Amino acid sequence: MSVGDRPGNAPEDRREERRAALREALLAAAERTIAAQGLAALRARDLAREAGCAVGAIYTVFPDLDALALAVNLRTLNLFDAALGPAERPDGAIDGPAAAADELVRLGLAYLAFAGAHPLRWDALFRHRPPPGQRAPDWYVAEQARLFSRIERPLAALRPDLPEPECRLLARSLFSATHGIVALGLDEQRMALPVATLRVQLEILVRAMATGLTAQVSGDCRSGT
Amino acid sequence: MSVGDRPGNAPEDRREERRAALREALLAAAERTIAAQGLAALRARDLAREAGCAVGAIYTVFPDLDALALAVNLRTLNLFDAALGPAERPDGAIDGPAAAADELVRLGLAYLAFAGAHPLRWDALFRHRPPPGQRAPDWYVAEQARLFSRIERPLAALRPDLPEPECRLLARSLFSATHGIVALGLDEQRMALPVATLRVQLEILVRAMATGLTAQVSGDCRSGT
DNA sequence: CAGAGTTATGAACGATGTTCAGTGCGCTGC
DNA sequence: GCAGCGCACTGAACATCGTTCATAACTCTG
Repeated sequence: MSVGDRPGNAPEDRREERRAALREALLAAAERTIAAQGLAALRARDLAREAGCAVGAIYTVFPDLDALALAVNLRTLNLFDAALGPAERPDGAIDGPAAAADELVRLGLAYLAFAGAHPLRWDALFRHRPPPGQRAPDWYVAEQARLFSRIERPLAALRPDLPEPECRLLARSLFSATHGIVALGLDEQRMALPVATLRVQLEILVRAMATGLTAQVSGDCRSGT
Repeated sequence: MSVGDRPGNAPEDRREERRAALREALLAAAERTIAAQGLAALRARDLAREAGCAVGAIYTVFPDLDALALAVNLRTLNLFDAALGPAERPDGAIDGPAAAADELVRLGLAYLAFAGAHPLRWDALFRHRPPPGQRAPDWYVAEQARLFSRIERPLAALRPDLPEPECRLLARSLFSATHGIVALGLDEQRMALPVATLRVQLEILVRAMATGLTAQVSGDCRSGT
């Protein structure tokens, strides 16, 4: 149990190791807290007690509690990404508009299922606001973009006529619409719908959007501003 | 300028008058603060200073700051209701599916316009959470229901086959989807789309939903579960 | 093993919402 | 008109936050 029993472990490595262990302990404690009591329950003193360190130690591995919440949110995003299954379907590309619509519905239902299974964690994803003037880190928006690309693939199959920028934009809007249905539908203070009811609503509307979008392909959209 | 110059003014009336004046001053100050700096800037001490009273006086007319925020939110809802124009169109009922879709698009664009014109006020509507375990007041959900009924009318015209409960439910989900597009689209931390771009996206998707919903009227929805 | 350098500690600071004993004011009865 | 009473307002005080920093404890070097 001596300090330097492993050869090649420079002192600075061991320091980094301790830092990483503390970081992990804090992250785990924060994750438990958010999952069990929500983002608002994330308090420095409780966190330090749970992680077995002093309050000041938190600020040696995270600039502030916002960064810690952001780190938890990244884990939530990864969790959701895993819940969606492998990015590429084994059978390759999506063959037709019907399959594309089915895939969009599948993604929407998976989103709803995840939000229903981890309500507080998922709530933290959108409730958390960085301090004013501060931008979200690059790795965070990159992770977001990775998830959006899951929508872009079936959408491109649904609307092969769309140029790529428009497709990316529409994919994001499609996500936003789905998010709205899930977020307000699960919101206890606003709609508080049962998940089963919400599933039906979500499928109805996502399928309606898919159908309606294919109908617009013939360029009959008379709303050209 | 004597105290009791108006006959019939009982002392308890004057007390109530003073309370109402204080309430109004606080509400106005809170409204200014939220409109200019957002819900997070609502602080008891600043509020008292702006309204010209002591901090403790706030708690003689509002149970807590949450109630004050809720009162501001009610005003915002009323403001939005007014921005939507008269509830009943002068020409009476909506005649066909095309007019119904147009009305849904109009409502969605009005929602976006309002959110864009009063971003912080509108943000406060959804960011504000009552303390856990506390339900939203009845007058608040009633005001919400009044707004939802604006969607139910064109939706009923679009889908006359739907029973009233399903129509109410679908109207709420339609609102949720629209809200998602607007909320995430305007969110500086997530999408931060220009309002003009967002207008196009919103119209595309609302029209798609309207088209898709009419297509589902023939009962070909193969996802009956 | 002594000393230098680094890291963790937790009391302290400033800001927050909320409370409450004290104060001042207005109304009431003479 | 005035004494006395009761209520409402005051603002200092309290509890609880996030965050900081002087100090203690510890680790590695020579």
